[in-house]
Amino acid sequence: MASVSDLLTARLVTATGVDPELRPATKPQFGHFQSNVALRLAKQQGRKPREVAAQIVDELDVADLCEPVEIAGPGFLNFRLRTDVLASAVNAQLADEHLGVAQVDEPVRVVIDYSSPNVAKQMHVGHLRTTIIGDCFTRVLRAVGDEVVPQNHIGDWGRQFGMLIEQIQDESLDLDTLDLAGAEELYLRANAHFESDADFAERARLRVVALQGGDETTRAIWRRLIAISTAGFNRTYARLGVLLTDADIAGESSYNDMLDGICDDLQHRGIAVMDDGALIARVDGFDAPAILRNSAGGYGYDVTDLAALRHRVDDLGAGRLIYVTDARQANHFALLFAVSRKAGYLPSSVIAEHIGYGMVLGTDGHPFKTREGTAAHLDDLLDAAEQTASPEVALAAIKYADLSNQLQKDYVFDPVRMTATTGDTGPYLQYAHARVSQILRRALAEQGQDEDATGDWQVSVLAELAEQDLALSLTRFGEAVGEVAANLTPHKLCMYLYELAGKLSVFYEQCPVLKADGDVRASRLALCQATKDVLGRGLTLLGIPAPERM
RNA sequence: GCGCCCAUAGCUUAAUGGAUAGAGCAUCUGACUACGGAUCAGAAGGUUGAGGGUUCAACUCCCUCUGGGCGCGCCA
Repeated sequence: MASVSDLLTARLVTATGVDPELRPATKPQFGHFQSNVALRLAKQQGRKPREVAAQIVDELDVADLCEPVEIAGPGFLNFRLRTDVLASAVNAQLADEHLGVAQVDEPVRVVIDYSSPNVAKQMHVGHLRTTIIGDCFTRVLRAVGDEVVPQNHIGDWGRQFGMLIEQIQDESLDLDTLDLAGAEELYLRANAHFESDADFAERARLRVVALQGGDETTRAIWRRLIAISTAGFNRTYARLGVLLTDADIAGESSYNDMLDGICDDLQHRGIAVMDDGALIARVDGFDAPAILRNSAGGYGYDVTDLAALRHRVDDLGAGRLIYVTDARQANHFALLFAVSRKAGYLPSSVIAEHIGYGMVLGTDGHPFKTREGTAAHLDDLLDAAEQTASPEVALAAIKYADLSNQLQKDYVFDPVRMTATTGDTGPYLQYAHARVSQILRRALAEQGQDEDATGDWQVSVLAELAEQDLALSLTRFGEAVGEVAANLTPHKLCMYLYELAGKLSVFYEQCPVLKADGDVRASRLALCQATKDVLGRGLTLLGIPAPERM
């Protein structure tokens, strides 16, 4: 469905011939929308801005949408929607399964790389943001009609498996009794053993060779370690309420067979060259090269990521690639994309974006660590938040805190602040949703209907300013979601929902719903229904549960 | 040394080159015995790190600094 601002924009384009850059009004007295198009045109045409504005108003036909257009200040055009237009916009939104979120004309297949924990280690604080943010992107892009393929690039390959497997053999460990926490302890023992026992270290090295060579006994143990680990990851995913499943797992090991081919290809085409015994690829503008194969003949993450990229473009058919990792890897991904462009692996038709987020800090302002100085387990963070709130509320608190500011900034993991029920927090939004749900529940009960039903009320009266503000805010949901889909900025959706919840509170305060009669009552119930739907959908897009009662 | 990110009210933060830089927390004042007070209204709090420049218009773009964080060839 076309939004009112789309309609208005179209009319302005007709009148002016250029994009009017219609924006929400910055202040209530400026109406609902504003445009500075007259200022820009005046500059180009060497005329007075207000004169240009007056001409635009003359040529503009929007009487069916707006109150008379006002020219203000240096030449701004201010638009105020007619209340009947606002009312039908909300009604259309209520009837729309997408709640006013515009669907893309041509769906893009988007591959999103996120979460990526390491086998035989529990998920820790370093996986919190990538998992939450990536999952939000998956939800939002699906909401606008794109086809999302999540890719969980788990760390299931590397030298650590040599010592892990040797340690299992040494201890005659029964893998049936091992869980992920146990595997992590095993890892610590294996590491200590590796450091202190040269003989063990040598056996571990041989075991790596056996693993790479495809030795069946070794591979079998390796697969068991992966299975144990993914079971552990899935428990954490369930707790976090993220969408990732085993079907999304594409670990580092899955690209092994491609690595030789990529090295040969790039070397033959002169994109990669031997340097000090290593195979490297240099790209203009980068000081350091990508190292495809080290001087010992081993493969590193540069070439693994190249392989993953090719797979995503060629096999998965991606039109857009999104990598969600911490900001420190910005350089790595810039280089990866540059090499891929140069090699032709990444055609210009495919968008590639690295979304780098800031660090999670402790309340001391330093990177979040346990007392022992190790990375805190994700489950411990969840436990900490659940000490001050129920699981659903704690989850809202954590996710909202993570998503509500600019992603590249660091933020402090402070359970007390996050779980606050007042102010700009996840729990406050849940509360607003629960409160408006209660009104609808009672209205349905009074009508003798099942409380899970959806009322068929229509917005017909918007006499009060609080009603108009709420209605206007509701109609902006689509653009808020669209902006997140385009720019990958979840905090815009957070801001929008917080503003909507604020409008609801004012409405709730000033406009009795259940005590009203006739059309006014039905109209207010329709506003409540739309607000509940939008808040609920918006929270869902953030990955936050929206309970009807708290 | 080179490169990237950050700096806005006491604290946490928003702002697509546009009107008086917008919120929340904390502080102060007030409202309604409440369709859920997890509320609402109001006050106070800013030379947007500093200095130049571009522009009709700069928190936003460019340059130079300062302070903080993070990266810089065979780990990921």
